[in-house]
Amino acid sequence: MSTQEANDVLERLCNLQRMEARAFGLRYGLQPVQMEALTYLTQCNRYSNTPQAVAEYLGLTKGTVSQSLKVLEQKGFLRKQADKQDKRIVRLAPTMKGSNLVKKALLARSLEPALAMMDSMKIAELTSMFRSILRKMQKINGRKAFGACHTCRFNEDHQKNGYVCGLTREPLSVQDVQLICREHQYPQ
Amino acid sequence: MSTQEANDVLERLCNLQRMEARAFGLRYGLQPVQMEALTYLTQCNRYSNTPQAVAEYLGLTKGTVSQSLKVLEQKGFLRKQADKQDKRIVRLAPTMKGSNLVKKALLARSLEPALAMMDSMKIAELTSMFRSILRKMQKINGRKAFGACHTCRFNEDHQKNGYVCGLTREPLSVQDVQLICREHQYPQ
DNA sequence: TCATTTAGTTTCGACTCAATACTAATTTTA
DNA sequence: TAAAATTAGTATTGAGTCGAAACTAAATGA
Repeated sequence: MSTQEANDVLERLCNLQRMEARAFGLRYGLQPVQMEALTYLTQCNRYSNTPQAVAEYLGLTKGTVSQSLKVLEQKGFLRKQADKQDKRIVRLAPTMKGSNLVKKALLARSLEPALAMMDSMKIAELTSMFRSILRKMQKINGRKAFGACHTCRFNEDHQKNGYVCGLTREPLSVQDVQLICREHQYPQ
Repeated sequence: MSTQEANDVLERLCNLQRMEARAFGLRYGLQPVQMEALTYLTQCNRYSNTPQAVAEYLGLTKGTVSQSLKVLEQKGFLRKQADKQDKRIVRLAPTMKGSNLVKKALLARSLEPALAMMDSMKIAELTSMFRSILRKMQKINGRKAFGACHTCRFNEDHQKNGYVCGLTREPLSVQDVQLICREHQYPQ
């Protein structure tokens, strides 16, 4: 039974990632969940940098996340700012200190270095398989995908004129379409 | 930058797994870490069914794990038994109730169903890539591998005479070599 | 205009976790 | 072979996570 095998290996990989993340965060006085939130905030786009989005991404309640964010702010890893249009909304942005920490953490977790040692063809293949699995999982359990815009069915490539989000009709830059969006949906 | 992409997708997949596991456990009055310990115990071999091994597998201290195991025993999901040879060692075995719960949880986490929808060739490829990544990560961070015997460099295939563990020199059955071992090391 | 919804915070009780100190069995070594 | 060191596991404690519920404030809507 091959799926059992794949399942086990993947589970072990996730465990290792969690272990390394825990060990790393501890050295900098951060809890695993705080590292995860901070990592997400360095990768998400401007529609997705709110406490609510973090809560959805991590699968926690907003009350719980609110506390973690408070700690991150107090320790100077991120800044909160009220939205100009809608004053209920809080925008979250990692500070320099915050983004630097995330960069270091990525290396420490040793998945990135391990991937760097692999053939780039293989990685592309792996990524596309991951996407296919995520798409299926999403269909089965109905959770949000939280993928990058350039893999989203709402993203429109207007060639020389850049990109446009089909949901908000806003133009997106080359950098924008690499970021994670909470409204993300895979094509098909 | 392709490794970044693969990294993000894998991270999201791990997050989803954790979310589903949390939601499932909650319905049965179990914490995520307790589900993980119980899952491990349904998959590990007879060298690896101790509190210490569980702690190593999950990357937690033995004191912490001791408490989780106490809860699992009290709720009737596993049985403890002192080892015959070495009376310090406690052997852990899931009860019927325990293994049934794990089976249900695997389905609920929706990775297994998603994998089942994939081409079996693809899954085999995916599995081998995962192993290659795990091997590299292990080399980088020096953690134990916790793989199944049949992928272990100590496992000897004696053809018609079955298998033998090169570490303990004990014979292993066809079922045995599918189980996770704490002494596991990938070849090469 | 008043009710409802939405975004976020605060508080509280149950629980996890690491650190520490402990017991008991085994192994080492002197 | 007796004392010391090591190993497996448990108990306790304090810091911190988590979800639930109650809350505030802003936006929506009927």
